[in-house]
Amino acid sequence: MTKKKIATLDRTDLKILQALQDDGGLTNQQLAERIGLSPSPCSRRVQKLESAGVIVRRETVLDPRALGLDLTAMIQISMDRHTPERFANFEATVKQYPEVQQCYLVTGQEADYLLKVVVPDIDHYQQFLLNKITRIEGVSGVQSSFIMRRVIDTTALPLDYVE
Amino acid sequence: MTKKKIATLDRTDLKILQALQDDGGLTNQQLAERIGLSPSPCSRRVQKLESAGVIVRRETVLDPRALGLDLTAMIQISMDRHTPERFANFEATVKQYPEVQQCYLVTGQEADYLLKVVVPDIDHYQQFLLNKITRIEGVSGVQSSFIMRRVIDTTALPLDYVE
DNA sequence: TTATTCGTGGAATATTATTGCGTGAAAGGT
DNA sequence: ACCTTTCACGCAATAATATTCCACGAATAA
Repeated sequence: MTKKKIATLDRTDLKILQALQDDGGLTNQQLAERIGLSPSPCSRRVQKLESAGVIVRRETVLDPRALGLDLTAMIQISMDRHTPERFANFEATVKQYPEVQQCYLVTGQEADYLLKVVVPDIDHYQQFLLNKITRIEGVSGVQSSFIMRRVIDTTALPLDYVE
Repeated sequence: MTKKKIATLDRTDLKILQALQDDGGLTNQQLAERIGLSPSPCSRRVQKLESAGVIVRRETVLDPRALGLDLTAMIQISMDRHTPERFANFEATVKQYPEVQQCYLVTGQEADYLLKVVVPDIDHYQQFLLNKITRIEGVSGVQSSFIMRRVIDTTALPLDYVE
């Protein structure tokens, strides 16, 4: 197993990435001006970063409250048996549920999976748990926490460590 | 306390939002074609959704592995005293740390805060915990889980519930 | 020193976004 | 039932933006 290749990034690339993380809605011209480069090489660098896989995708972030989605829960889920089939089935099932924003397989004795789930209210949450999560084969433990305040909520990575 | 106003969205708006959630990199023309509308009203609708606050922002998502950020941890943090000052101080401190992608104040007896933290490796994680988290006044309990696999990782909301 | 490579900026071109305007459908008032 | 108002649409014109082409200069290697 080879280690994932890390693209070579110079200071300009990092400035581009930082700027795009700060504001994903920047036009190429704005970006170029912000990092002190003319538009053409800036555009070329962004394209290179995209095809190199450093830039994975663009996302449009919506306001859950504006859409009446007022409850976000973090769920810890533990499985009874740690077989590949159990895990594969759980993951395939959960992928079908649009309420699930995040599903991570994690270390730790408390839980096997951590989920982040968005629903309109606690009634829908109850239905989601009962009809969808607890019905999945192998789910033995479920513990919920509800988000009261989002102090930090971003997809930005710490670029200070890079290079 | 009034309830947050929910914008009136017709089927076309929802199709736009869904398409933009699926692919935040769509041009207006592509978006228009995809939802069966000509570019001009499509652009106008998107602008309206932005100024109404339904569309909050655009994000550029980077690949942590391409940047050598190979460890992502979910941390449960509990506080010794639940005073507003403790919380305010904790939140203000944590906001200064670029490693923290998410910080939520949550319900539940297990923890007060849930954090998602990105670092290069476990050595840096240890340093982050020791030098930054455990030094914050009032932090009494810290429990870490490390992400082994990202099954689902998106900011997309479930639009099926809307309307 | 000379040759090669590489990224840059400016100009030209291509693509995309936005605005103005006329039209028709639906809703509200009389 | 009629008229009026409102609203969103599409097309066309315009504006803005992105991308490609090309020549230049700096850095590196021979």
